[in-house]
Amino acid sequence: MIGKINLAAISERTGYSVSTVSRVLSGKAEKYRISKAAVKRVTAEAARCNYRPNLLAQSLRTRQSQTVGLVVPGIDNPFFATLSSVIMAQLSQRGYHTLLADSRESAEEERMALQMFQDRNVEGIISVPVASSPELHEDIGREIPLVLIDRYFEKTSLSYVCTDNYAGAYMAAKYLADKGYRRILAIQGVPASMPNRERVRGFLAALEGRDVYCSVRGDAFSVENGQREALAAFSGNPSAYDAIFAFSATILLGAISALRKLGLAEGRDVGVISYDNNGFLDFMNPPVTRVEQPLKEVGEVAVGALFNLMEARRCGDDAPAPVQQLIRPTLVVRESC
Amino acid sequence: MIGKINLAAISERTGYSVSTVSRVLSGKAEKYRISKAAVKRVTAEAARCNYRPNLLAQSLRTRQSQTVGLVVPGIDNPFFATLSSVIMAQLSQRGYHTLLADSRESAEEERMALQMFQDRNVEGIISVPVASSPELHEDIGREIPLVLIDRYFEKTSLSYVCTDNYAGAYMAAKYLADKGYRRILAIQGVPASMPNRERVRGFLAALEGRDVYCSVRGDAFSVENGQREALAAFSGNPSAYDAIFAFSATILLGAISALRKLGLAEGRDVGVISYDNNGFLDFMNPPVTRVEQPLKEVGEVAVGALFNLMEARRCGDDAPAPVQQLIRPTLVVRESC
DNA sequence: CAGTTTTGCGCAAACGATTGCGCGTCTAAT
DNA sequence: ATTAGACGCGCAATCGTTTGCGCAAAACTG
Repeated sequence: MIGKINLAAISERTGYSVSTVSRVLSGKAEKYRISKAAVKRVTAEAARCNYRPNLLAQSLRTRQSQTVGLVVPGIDNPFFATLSSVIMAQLSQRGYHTLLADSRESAEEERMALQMFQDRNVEGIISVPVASSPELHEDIGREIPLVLIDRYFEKTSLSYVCTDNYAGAYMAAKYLADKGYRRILAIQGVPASMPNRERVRGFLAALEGRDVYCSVRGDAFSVENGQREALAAFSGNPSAYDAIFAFSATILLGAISALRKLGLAEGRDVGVISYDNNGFLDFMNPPVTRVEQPLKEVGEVAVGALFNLMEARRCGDDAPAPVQQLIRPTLVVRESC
Repeated sequence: MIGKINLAAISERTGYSVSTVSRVLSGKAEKYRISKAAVKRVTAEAARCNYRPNLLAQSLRTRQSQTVGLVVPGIDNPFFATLSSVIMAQLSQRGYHTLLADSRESAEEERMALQMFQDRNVEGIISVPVASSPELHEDIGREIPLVLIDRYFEKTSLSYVCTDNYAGAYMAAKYLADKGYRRILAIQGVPASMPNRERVRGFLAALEGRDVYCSVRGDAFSVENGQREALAAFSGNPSAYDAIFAFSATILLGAISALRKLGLAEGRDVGVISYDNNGFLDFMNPPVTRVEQPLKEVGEVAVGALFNLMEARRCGDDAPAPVQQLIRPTLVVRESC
């Protein structure tokens, strides 16, 4: 602290003014016509005492913090962990740092995180929104470039990059039906959430007009929910359904544990298919057929979009049209149905 | 930006000076004997226009950033994701924000992250160290409170909170031997890393003097490594070993896939036991017996220790003795051996 | 040689907050 | 009535950078 070297220190040691030192060290020597001699002397001294600028002061002055804020609903969820990892890697590659916040699925915590981002002059924000209405995000988006990922709002002017949940669920349901399954139970997650609603739509649409009995139950992306619903569905009648479509890997695990408890074997007695990317699914017995979301692509497209917004902002251009993109997931066929 | 309200704005609107406004809004009204009237007028105006202080300016001036830096070797690894989650929750609860960096197991990236933390005046740092020597961490630890987690350096003055990898591996090996397994293959991770070395020590110590043939192979905490080593071990002779001890869940998965490829059933033909907390292990068939690390406790103790250091620093006390704690993991018995 | 341009650099004002010190006014004590 | 203390508040410096403007000396022009 006390001995921390700053521009003033270098200024003293070299005899040049703080201004000159600053200009040299921030690479503006040409622009301000600083002599070769000065440049040399200053850079030498800076290197000698290992000068590093105070980023807070720099940000305060320039209003550029080299930081973007990222808020997710649960970093301990492997899905968001992977997504965060991809995004942070992209940001880091572009010289940006990450302020990470975990909203824990709470709109209130999300609000606090977003405001904190504002108060720290982040240059951009990437958010997996939790709030049920877009107002806060839109307000902040007017001030700071902001891109939604994984979840989005309908009819919003905000940019978003999500996976096409309708298409994903459609693919899964169609696959089951084509395979000959005729009584399908879909166990869903949080009903109000956009991805979930889209999955329900896709699921139903795929089975529309086909001779398949189907049902959608459940209310959370959790193991417990999967377990509860599977238990409820099969305990009275072991052949109530011939297949389960789990809307997340956690739900799947719950369902499988329920099946086993009832003496039913997943894959053999009841076909199962799942959503999510978890590599563990390959090592289940049998390996689980699933809809995988292209997380890497989502992250990359989102960061790309964000930087476009930031670029425009820096140049004073008015914001480009929002990027609103749904990326198709892929069906990974294994042996569970 | 342009319309952002600051102390000056409130000062104008209320007629009080910036100083007074600042004192009122930062709760120092009493200390500076500001009149009730002024307090009321200022707080009202601040509330009316939703004033929020610029955290950069605040940090610059006070040298308190309400931020701690967290660096992990891979946020996409569920182990570190969970650990990060616990830590961030603890920090958030204490009113602190998190600057997260991912070193991707690279000492160079780790160095950059740590320096960046310094340059942003973080008040504390929690690090899962990647570097092979402690110098950098120790240098920074002299300036900023710093606690290591999960990995530590030998003979360091730094605080650390890790799990007792020796004890964990000892428990696992003893359990296998007690169960009657006599030819045990341990598939390790990165040999040089401290947790790995401790696990090897514990593993060997537990089998010392017992009539058990054992071997340690492998060199990475990856699926591929597990697969490669298991394949190499069993392909010549299907009964070369009767049990596998995987040093991580990823290694386990690789090993299992190799076994299956060779027509061997994990649990029945070859006992398996693993390290790691992944809940998926419960849903394998059979569920996998494993050594679980008390991540929650590690995170909590680490944050506690960090805040003690920070507290001392604030009060100008000299640093308290380093907390150097190894927390015992627990053996979670399932059916795979 | 006077006048213009270029060169090289420093002054000082920002960015938005915090805080030591001191100044005026009002009350109370002598 | 005078003085001391309490009271309420503002001035201005500070944290470490950046940057518009301008000034002096050197170089060039005619």
